[in-house]
Amino acid sequence: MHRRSIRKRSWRSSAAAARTCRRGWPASRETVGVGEFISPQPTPHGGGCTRGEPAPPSLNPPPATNLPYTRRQMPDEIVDDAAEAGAPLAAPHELTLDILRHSAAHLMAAAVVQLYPGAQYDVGPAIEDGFFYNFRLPDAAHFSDTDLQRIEERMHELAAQQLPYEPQVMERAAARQLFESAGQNFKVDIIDRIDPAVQQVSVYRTGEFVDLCRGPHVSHSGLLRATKLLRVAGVYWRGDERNEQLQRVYGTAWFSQDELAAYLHRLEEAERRDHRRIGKELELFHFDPTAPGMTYWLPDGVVIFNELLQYSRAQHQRWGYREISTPIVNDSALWKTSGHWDHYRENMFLIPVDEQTTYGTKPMNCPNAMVVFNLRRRSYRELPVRFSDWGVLHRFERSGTLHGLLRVRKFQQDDAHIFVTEEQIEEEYARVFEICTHLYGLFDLEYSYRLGTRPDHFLGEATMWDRAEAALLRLLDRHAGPGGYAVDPGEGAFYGPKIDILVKDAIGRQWQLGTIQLDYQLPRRFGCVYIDRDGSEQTPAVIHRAVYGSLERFIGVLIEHFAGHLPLWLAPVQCELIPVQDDADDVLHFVDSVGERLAAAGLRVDVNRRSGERMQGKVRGAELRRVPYVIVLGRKDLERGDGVVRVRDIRRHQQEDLPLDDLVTRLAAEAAERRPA
RNA sequence: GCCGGCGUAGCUCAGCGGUAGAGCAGCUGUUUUGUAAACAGUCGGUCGUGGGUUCGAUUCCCUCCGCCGGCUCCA
Repeated sequence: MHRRSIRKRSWRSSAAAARTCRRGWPASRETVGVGEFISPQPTPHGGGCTRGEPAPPSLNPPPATNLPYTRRQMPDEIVDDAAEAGAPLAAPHELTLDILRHSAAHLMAAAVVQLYPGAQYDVGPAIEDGFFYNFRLPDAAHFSDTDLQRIEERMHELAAQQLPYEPQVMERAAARQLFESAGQNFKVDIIDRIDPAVQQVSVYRTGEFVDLCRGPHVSHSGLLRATKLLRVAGVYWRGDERNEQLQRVYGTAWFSQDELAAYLHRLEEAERRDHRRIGKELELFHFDPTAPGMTYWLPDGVVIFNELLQYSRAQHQRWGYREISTPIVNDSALWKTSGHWDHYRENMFLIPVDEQTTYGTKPMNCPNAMVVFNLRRRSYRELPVRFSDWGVLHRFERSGTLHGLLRVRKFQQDDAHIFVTEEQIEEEYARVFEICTHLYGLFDLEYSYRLGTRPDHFLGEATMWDRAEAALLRLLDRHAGPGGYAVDPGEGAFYGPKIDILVKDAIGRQWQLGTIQLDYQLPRRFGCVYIDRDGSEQTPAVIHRAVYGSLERFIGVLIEHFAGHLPLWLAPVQCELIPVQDDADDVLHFVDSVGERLAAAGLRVDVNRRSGERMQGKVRGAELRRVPYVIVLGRKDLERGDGVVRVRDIRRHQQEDLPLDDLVTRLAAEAAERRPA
């Protein structure tokens, strides 16, 4: 259900981490990434696969990104890349934003070292929309926002000096000595981690600042004229919580001030789509300090929630699922059987009942599905058995991780557990993919698949995993196309590999929605069996799957995707009627009668009879409330008596005159067909 | 949980060592309006919580709670 980042490479930002490169290529060519140094043919170009394109090491130019402003003709003065390991690189032909940003990271480190003598710098790659650098400050000091301003000012000064970026190839040992004598322990550590076969490394000098780096870079700092530092964060060294925390500074860099301004403007626009903001404005949901991460669904939000729920329920019934509803709390005995007690307890809300008994609030539905399956003997004839369960789940997520509807502690999944024979796995997966295609197709959502494979700590035998992973890869190749998905090594569930469906929020953060997981362990732990054709007992496999994922997260994503302008079938109020004369009984009657016509067609209608507010004000209010259709009716319409109304389509910014009958038919059809906005 | 930031009226925010202000919303009145804001008046806050410093704290310091951005985590 949750966003996962990549272990062991977590020096990247979460945004970068989420952009897992296809087939497991590292997602960034960082200054000093160990993996890159051992590459016999380092990428000749700063772009690498930072943006997530497939980018195996190669001398070919990497593919262009889809951002039109990513590339620029490279100025002549851009120097050739220094070659590590003595291998000359092809000269980059263009100055990319990645090169620019990586160079900005160097400049920032240079500024920090000047301003904070004794600061150590660790790694500082270009990332999507910017760059960062990690530091350790003397006396374990921390950066605050005012430090950011100082650093940024110094960067501007250094940029004005047009300091050259000078590459230098060094013997590895010499480089080690250089950094050791400078007290740059991180760099020494990085050199020590480089493949022993590599004998030469390159460094770049910018003024007095020197960094271990394979380049390439801008020719001089004067090109860094549009940079801005954004925020500071504490990050664990090498991404491991057990390590010390370093200070990371994030910044952004662009070719021009105009582009920088456009980027900042884009961030502001995204903020307007933020589901937390819209949810508050439209009174869809609420989070109370007494229940962090646990949604209060307000009346209009419940409409959205229930529409999604009802539709999915009805569809799942058609698709052969039987719905069950199971307890929200179970005795710890259940969680011990399932393995949650050992593997997930710290994420559960526990309820002590008496001295001997503790209940656990369910973080997942699966164990109870096992209980239901086991209620009687099962025959191979009835497989696949599909149990859907919309139960309320609670997970004790760490306080710093909550995020509106997108990361909550109480939620409902469109969950189901499918008991299958080994032979049925592929076909059943294909069916689930069809469901995904259908449900996501309703919203014009852009989504991607990701396969998580066997983690370090796993249950069962490796051969079984290999077989399961191979099957899932086949399915993904068929369903998403070869390469049309990402592979995240080691990111499977501990009981089986999984396929996740990922969608981005307003500012590009990636979230996991749906998940399709293959599980051999849980049915075994619960002793689930079916009687096979030959009379023998067999253990079924179980497919855990949720398509929306959680209703909460899905709605959060939808709100951002549509900026609050939901498809008609989900809109809490679908049509608002505004009387021009709100003190005239005959007009009000007329408006009411039109409202009844629409309501009779199954539409959610509001008649705005508030007196004291002018018609124009009501139109504005309806617009702000994202009511999809607004109809203003007055005495003229009543007296004309031709049944023609003028309807305002909020989402398309259009107005149209048409007969009421036609309007009713049209809106009812739009809602019934669940067309996206 | 960790790092940084924030918490002032229902909402969005200003203010600041001398016990608070705007716009919108709400309410009342006038207006009856033809497609994104009529006008006037008025109500409304023990400045998140607890403690400390001070003659005096919304303001400075600390604790806790919550929120925001990262990190970590995330079956």
